[in-house]
Amino acid sequence: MPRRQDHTPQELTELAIASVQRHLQQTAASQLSLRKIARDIGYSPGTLINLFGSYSLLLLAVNARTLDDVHQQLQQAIRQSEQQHGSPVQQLEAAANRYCQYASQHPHLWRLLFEHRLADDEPLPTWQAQRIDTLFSLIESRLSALHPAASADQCRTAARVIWSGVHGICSLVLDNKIFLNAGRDNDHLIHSLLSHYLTDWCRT
Amino acid sequence: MPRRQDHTPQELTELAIASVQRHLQQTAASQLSLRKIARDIGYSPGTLINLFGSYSLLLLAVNARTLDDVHQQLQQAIRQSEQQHGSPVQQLEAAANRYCQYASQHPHLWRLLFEHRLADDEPLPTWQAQRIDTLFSLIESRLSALHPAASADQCRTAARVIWSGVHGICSLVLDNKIFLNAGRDNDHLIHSLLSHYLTDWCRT
DNA sequence: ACTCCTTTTTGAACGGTGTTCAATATAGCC
DNA sequence: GGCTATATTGAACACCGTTCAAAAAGGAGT
Repeated sequence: MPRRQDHTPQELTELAIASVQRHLQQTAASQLSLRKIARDIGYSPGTLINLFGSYSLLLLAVNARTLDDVHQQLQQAIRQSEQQHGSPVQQLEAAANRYCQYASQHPHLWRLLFEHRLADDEPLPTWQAQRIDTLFSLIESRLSALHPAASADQCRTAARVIWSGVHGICSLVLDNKIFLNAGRDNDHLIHSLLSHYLTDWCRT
Repeated sequence: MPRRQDHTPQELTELAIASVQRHLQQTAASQLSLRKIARDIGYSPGTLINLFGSYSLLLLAVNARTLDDVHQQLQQAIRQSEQQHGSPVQQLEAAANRYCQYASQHPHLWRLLFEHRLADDEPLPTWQAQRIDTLFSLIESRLSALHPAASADQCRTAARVIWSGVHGICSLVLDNKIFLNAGRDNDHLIHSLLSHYLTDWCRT
């Protein structure tokens, strides 16, 4: 029960988050528990609780990391497509494909991002909302480049429509609730969504 | 511990499912438990377990009902639009709006439908897969009516793209992860998705 | 009517969960 | 070197899903 200084609070935070991420590479979040994490990093459950506040807040911290990772992935995909002189549509498609790739490579992390909820009031902390907004503006900027005549509000709407669609495709394919029994469903569906939607959207 | 014949197994099944549905009108599934349901209907947890097999299978039975309800809602929305001489696009939009309406009126039931998973192997019983397929064919039929030249495979793909999009919009709006701070987000986004996508899709 | 068997139902037990909190042993300060 | 503040903990609490032996009632056969 003594004060140990094996790790600073920050190190401990990293340790815990890393442990969750490690577990979620192989097992679903429903199999995870605060006690297992504590056992894994060699501390007691209580220590994690007064570091994060609750198990739920620990998971929220993991989600923040995941969102950062996703943002970085999208940014990278867009930049790569840019360097290969891809059109804005191609850049968007690259981002969308990367998003689905991340989801299928880290299904448990990705699901935690959307299935984890705080209390019933669900006020979603502002720093997390900020992250989501930044992610959307990545898409909006490509839409604006694609169709300069579109207003900022039109881009906002289109970005949300498109990304909801991409997200929906990832969700349903990942859960096997779509049944196309063709390989590489993701890319095919995403291409259809983006090309048809954007072709007509540009006529506005 | 005697054999009671207060209810037949079927009645008991209905009782349990109704209890879950009642709870999910107000509380999230995470707040629910087998013991609470048992207490609610006046039986022991064990009785429910050897009726359904496990808590998870009880929830699956609830999901089957939810899928049936959703199917019925969509069918009704399409029929209503038909009777008002709505175009296939309008029928699809009516179905999509009804879908989102159901989701926002029964958020906990709806989330359970997508967040509940069986064991890790996830083989999703065939009778449940059948239900999903029937639901998709509702959409495919409208697409075929809209664009008779399209092949069955093109309709299959389009139906899945569209419905993934609708589903994604519902998910993100429901979780407040989309931030459009305009009222009635759902309908606006859905209209954008359907009109832009379908306009170009018909040119195929 | 009385047995005997089958079947339904249960309470208790097991190992797990997140969370609380008094007790505690150390690190840092005077 | 002693004092205090604090990080850390183990034990306790109230839950959870699941298992299973025990028990009681229904039905069948005589």
